[in-house]
Amino acid sequence: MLNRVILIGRLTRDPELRYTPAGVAVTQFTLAVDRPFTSGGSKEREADFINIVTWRQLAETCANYLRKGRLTAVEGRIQVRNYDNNEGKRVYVTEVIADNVRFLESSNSAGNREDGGSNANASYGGGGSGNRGGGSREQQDPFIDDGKPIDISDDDLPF
Amino acid sequence: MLNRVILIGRLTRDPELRYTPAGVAVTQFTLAVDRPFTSGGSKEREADFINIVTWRQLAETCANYLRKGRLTAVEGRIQVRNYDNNEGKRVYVTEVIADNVRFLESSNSAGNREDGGSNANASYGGGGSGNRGGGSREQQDPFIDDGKPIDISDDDLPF
Amino acid sequence: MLNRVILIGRLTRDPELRYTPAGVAVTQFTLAVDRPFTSGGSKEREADFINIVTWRQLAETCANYLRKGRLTAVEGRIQVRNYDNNEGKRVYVTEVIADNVRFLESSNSAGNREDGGSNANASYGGGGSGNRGGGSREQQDPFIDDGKPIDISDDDLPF
Amino acid sequence: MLNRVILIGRLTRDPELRYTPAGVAVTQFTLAVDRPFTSGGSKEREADFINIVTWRQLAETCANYLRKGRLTAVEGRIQVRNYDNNEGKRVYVTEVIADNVRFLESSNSAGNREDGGSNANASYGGGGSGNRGGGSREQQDPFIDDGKPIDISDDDLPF
DNA sequence: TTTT
DNA sequence: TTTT
Repeated sequence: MLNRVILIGRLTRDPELRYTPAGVAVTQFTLAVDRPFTSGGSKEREADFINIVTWRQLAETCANYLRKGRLTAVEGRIQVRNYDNNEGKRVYVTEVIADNVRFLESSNSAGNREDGGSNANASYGGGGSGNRGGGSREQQDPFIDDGKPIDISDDDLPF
Repeated sequence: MLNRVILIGRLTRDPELRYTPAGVAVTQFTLAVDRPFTSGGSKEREADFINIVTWRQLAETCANYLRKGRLTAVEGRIQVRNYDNNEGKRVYVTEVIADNVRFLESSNSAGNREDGGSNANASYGGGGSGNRGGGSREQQDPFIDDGKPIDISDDDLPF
Repeated sequence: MLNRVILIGRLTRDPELRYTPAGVAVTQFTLAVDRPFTSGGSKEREADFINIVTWRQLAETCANYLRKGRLTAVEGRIQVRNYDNNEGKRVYVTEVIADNVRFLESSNSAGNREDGGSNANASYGGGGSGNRGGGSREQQDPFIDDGKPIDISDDDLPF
Repeated sequence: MLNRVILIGRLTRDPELRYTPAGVAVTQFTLAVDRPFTSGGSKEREADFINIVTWRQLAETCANYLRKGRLTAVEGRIQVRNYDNNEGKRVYVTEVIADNVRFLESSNSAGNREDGGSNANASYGGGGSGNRGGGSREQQDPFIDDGKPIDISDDDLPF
């Protein structure tokens, strides 16, 4: 009924842009989000690594402007999908389907640390089922990149 | 750096309360959250099933007052933990660690539909690592309920 | 750059639907949101009275289904506008422009307390610059409703 | 019942730190948050100027590290308070009481644009009823800073 | 498999 | 394994 997520973190690697057979752009990346505490007596602050999926125009903007290490804000919804793996076991995948992404560091920043948080608007890319593997209940793992376009029919895209 | 989730949905079953060896209360339940669209030509609206973890005082309040089917609002943060399963394969688990839970239907509601959204405050239970299986990086699956108290040391609790 | 609000509270009165001269529907209501604490030694829990504005299709759905007292979830953005009052003094008005409203109590609920949180979807009404005031406790209405259509040109509508 | 705000914007001026008669630190600042659209045919993107209030430890951290122009993320709740002005008219003030502030640009950034989004943690300052006004565009300050400590009794502090 |  |  209501499902809203807001994250600020850094990309663990460059985003990956792919296209569905129907030609719809999908970009995925992982955000490292530091936890608000240090646990277990360890000095090092831990992070959660959260998978983000964007669709369509927003996917292409993210692929163009985001890079590994960039500080980024993401707004979206949690999606849980599942698929049966090659051993016939059901696997659950949780992702954040982003509909708003804010670039908190501009292109010449992050890497060489020369800029301070300019901002490229990437809003309004629409939601998406986030599954690049088929129907929504039982799917292939979209994260296995086999080089082929991901197999998803237009019917699976919720927009 | 910032990690905030707000959900409204219904419990798929009664919450489960357990205790760590150190005596810390942990309650878990799953929220069914309807998606904002119908996909794939199917008429039936789909839902995401999202695992929620609460700790301490909030855990006990949830165990006392929440029941299967109840409409509930949850505020918290996304946490991703992993553990190696019995085949030595790394499994990733994503949960929402709740720090605020709102009961949108009171006790005599939901089941027999007699009330209108009264509200029991369950705020401020503190966060938690959400792992009931050991250290934070490599853990046992906390969702396997073996009847034994979950093995987590006090050091793993971030509060 | 990012502006997100999520509220759960009860309507202080029935929503008011009006139309701009260009025929765009605008609905306004006030949400009473209990504070998470009791202050000043007083036993009574205080509330914040927050003005909500909805536009277009969402405005009409809200006008049709929301009523005084209903428990409601609102998602939107904070907007601050200003105008000069009749004494030539600048007045600031803060509102939440909602783009998603969830009815947490169905029609036969709330008033007579007979139901438990059924849910009418009212998502996707778009944002808007909005106006008029609110109906909270001892609040004077900065935009007195004089029966005339509200004066806002199409240029003021951000969509 | 639930009241959550997340904002990303830039400070319109340096934050102002003051103390209640009881010695509690309060810091206020205004965040300029760009709207997600351009309205009225105007090319210039508009912004909302939103007053932020922080208390206690968080207030002091904000006063120490935030400066005019800095890109900042704020998490908190909307609070509406009112007072009678010198003409005996009731005035309503809406503020965001922050409980989490993230510095998205480090000290040597923003002004001279040399850094990229380092991050000083300022979490956990608690809520508060707050007061004073803001520093937005043409805004008169409802709580003129007369150099005297602000008059708020301990009873008004909700913690 | 992880970012600063 | 799922709720209404």
